[in-house]
Amino acid sequence: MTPHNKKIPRMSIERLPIYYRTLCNLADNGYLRIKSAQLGKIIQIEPTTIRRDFSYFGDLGKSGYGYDIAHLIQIFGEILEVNETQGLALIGVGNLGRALLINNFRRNPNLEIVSAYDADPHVIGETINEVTIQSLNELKEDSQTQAIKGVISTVPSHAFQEVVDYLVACGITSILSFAPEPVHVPKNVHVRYLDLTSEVQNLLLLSDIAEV
Amino acid sequence: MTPHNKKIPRMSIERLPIYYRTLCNLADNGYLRIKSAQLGKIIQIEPTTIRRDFSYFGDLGKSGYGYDIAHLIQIFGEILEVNETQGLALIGVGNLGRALLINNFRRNPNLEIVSAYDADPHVIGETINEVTIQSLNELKEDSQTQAIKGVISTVPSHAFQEVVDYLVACGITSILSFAPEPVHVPKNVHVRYLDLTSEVQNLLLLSDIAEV
DNA sequence: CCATTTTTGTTAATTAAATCACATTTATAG
DNA sequence: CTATAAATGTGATTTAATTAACAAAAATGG
Repeated sequence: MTPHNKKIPRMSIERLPIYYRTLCNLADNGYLRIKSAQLGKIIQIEPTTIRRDFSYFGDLGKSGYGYDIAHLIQIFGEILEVNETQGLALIGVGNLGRALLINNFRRNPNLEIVSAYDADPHVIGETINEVTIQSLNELKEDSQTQAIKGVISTVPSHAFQEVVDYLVACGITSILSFAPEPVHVPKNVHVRYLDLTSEVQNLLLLSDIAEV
Repeated sequence: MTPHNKKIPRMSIERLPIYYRTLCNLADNGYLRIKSAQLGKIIQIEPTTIRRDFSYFGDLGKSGYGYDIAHLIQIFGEILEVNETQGLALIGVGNLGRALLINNFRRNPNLEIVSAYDADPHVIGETINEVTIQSLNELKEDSQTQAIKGVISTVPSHAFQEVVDYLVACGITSILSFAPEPVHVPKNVHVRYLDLTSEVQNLLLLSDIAEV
């Protein structure tokens, strides 16, 4: 009955944002409770996987009843730290960076791009969505005066390692890169890659191969 | 020595685009051969994983020698169908859609957004990067006259299921969605989700949890 | 208050992926 | 041509994730 003390599997953690978002939607629509079977239908995850995932975070459900949505939101929200704004820096304000900045996680009140940087003097000084684009070397100081929890980079591959080295020197430990080439970082620094081209190629590939 | 006839693991297929891109880079820089250990260093994948992955596609290497880069490119390129242009349709030309269209996979000559659609009358008729934005109901006809291998959707969650139903009716079988809510589709249709918010949340989350 | 139904949480079983370990093959140097 | 070194390809093992199966717990309905 006590919460697990086993290591929480990576995949269970990866699913937390989906759970959280879906539960918030349900709450917004007036739902108060949910059972794993219903939730599974909605997000297309096996109920058993959901129950196991939830169990890592405590004894959250009641037999014959299900889960209290508000309670789950409370617990998962704490883990995701939705109550403190997570400041993000954007590096590279080209087309994609611009789109990200204009959008700025509007749907997610706790994620916010608080500063943006680019190498191109033409865009430095421009203000988008209340954020003024700066030269990258301002980041060091910025990261001391304001909390920057992570960096989103649209910097192209050839310049990325250099930028990352600088980020590491600034004390940044979380980086999301839209450039696919892997970079070398110390063990305490986490880089996540989001490779649009591979995603599309895999989409087409898996469709092709699926019929075999 | 004959190529495997076992089912190729999903993860091995997912890595093909990375292999392909990296090998092309190496070839561009004049390299002719590579061993799994070197390649592993570059893309940060265990050599053993690379060798096993490669083995699914034939007997591609030579003991004591390594792999012939041109040969690998040839084989993987065929699987990825890099020689035929893969036409894509973009649905939803907001900020993100616009960025994707402006970029249009310039680095990847075989991926190309060939048509774009939106519901907003203000953007219909506008031309970006030689693609004129149309009303979504034009897609049915377009998909008959030109090959559309897949769809990229930036349509928001609340409208997405409806759009997907229409796409399915048009015969589309591959969809990449930037909206996270899962939709229901027939088994032969593949939807891949790319959830930016979850990616960022997981980035921060995994950093937080890693120290434990 | 008891019997029945529902639904959880978890042990056990399964499936899938990654890695180890090494026999085999090929290249290379003498 | 032979011996040595290098590197592959793959059975065997390990690790991780998912799913099945079910006992225990709580709710519901008479």
